[in-house]
Amino acid sequence: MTRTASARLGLALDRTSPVPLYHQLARQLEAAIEGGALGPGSLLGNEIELAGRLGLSRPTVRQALRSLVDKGLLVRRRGVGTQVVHSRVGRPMELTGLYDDLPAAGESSATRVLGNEVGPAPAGAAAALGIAEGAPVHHVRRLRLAHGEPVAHLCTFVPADLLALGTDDLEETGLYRMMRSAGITLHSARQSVGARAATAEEAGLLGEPEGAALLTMRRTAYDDTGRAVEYGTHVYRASRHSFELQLLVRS
Amino acid sequence: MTRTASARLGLALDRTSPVPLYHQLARQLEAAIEGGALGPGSLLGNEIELAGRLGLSRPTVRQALRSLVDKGLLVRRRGVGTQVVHSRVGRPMELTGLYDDLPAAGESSATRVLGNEVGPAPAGAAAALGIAEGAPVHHVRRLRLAHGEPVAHLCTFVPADLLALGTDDLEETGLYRMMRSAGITLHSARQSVGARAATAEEAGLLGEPEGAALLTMRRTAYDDTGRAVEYGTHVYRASRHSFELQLLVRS
DNA sequence: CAGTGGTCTAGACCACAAC
DNA sequence: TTGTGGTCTAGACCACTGA
Repeated sequence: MTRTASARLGLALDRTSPVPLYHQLARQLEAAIEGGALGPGSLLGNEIELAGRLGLSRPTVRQALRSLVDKGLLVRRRGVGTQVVHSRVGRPMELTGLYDDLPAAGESSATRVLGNEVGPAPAGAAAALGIAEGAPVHHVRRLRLAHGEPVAHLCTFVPADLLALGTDDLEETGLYRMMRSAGITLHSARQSVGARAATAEEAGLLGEPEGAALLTMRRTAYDDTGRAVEYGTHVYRASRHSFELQLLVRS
Repeated sequence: MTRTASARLGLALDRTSPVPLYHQLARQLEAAIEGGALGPGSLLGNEIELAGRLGLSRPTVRQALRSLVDKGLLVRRRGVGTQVVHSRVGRPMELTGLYDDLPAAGESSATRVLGNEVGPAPAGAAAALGIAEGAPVHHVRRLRLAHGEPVAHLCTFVPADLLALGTDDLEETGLYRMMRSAGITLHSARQSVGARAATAEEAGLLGEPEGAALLTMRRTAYDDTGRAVEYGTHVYRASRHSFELQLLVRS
């Protein structure tokens, strides 16, 4: 009888830790999968046995496995078992664009604030944000650089009463981190991705020839109370940037 | 004492039905939200009471609520309760692009097959599909029409041994439905969205001026065993099409 | 047939938010 | 302090898969 792959893993749980048991288990399994200890197609062994071996109840184990299934790392089939997904989709790949405001991992990335003032909301922004036209909003224009070259032009509107937006903070910290610090927890966002030719002004800002193809994105972000907290219209150099996304089919 | 919003709903469960109780409850709550019976911000009443009123256990109710939270319809907060999300994101909005192959809801949509033959896989398609270069693949070229006008040009590769692809079926049924009928269950897809200027050939096919901005998408789709089942490079008229997506922030 | 995940129950204790 | 959701347990029966 061959041992199931997970039996070799030396999973260890810390019941004194404040981090939930199902989350500890999920993270360890995820690390084992990403690290190759659990190769594609590996069978995990049934839930009952896994629970017994770890000293957990079956629902707790199921909660851990479910979170990994939701991430696309595992597949479960009745009568078969739980196995690591076969595809070589190496990385989960972060939600596209939503974190574009954060400084990228490398140090080769930077943000330059071109403009940052409070003024009356134009009609489009007011409609997206669900506020009155002309109500006060921050209007921020930023240029995203990578390796010293411009990559994107971001034009963002934020209701003025939400938080203060210092220009220095915007360049160093990023808008979303500032919102988080201000007690705003992002919940969802709606994006629309399109394309069009560069205007003369955009061409100059981004270092592209006039008429070059640009990727456009409009985004409205909401916090956990459903309030719209950001409306942005962004333009990316198509020659330097594309949006990567991974979709999971909901059963 | 005001009754919670959900108390007015007349939820009814059928224990003889094969559809799970948590799913019945989730669908009824979803319908109530979409239909306006549960307006934005409505409080649902606590889980214990809801379970008691419906004759369910608390975990079952939680399973139903969790699925709606995952869909972005509900928000739960400790010490506060479960409420309908405030935003007016009226519709969940289907996973963008993955179903682009299916005939759209309206009858104003159609697909014309420009080419459909089996041949050796070119390098790019072979790499994406994880098969040997030169292995036999279906190569399908299609034109998507809406309201009688071209919208997109789809170039798709499918391993030849997966299923048969009749040209008539492709025009009437759509590729994904054919796969489903062949016992292939789609699991995930990886997409890359970009932009570029139209070549002369593309311009002619799509009815755009040469050099017009086009949206591009490359997609690799996988089935539930992790096998790559489709690789496609698609081009959309940016003037007629954009990708809409809703993102949920994972806590 | 035996083994798997899918569903469901009836409790328990805890952390956090609001008053 | 009170009420909420968050976590966890220890069982049970069912539906489906594969041999």
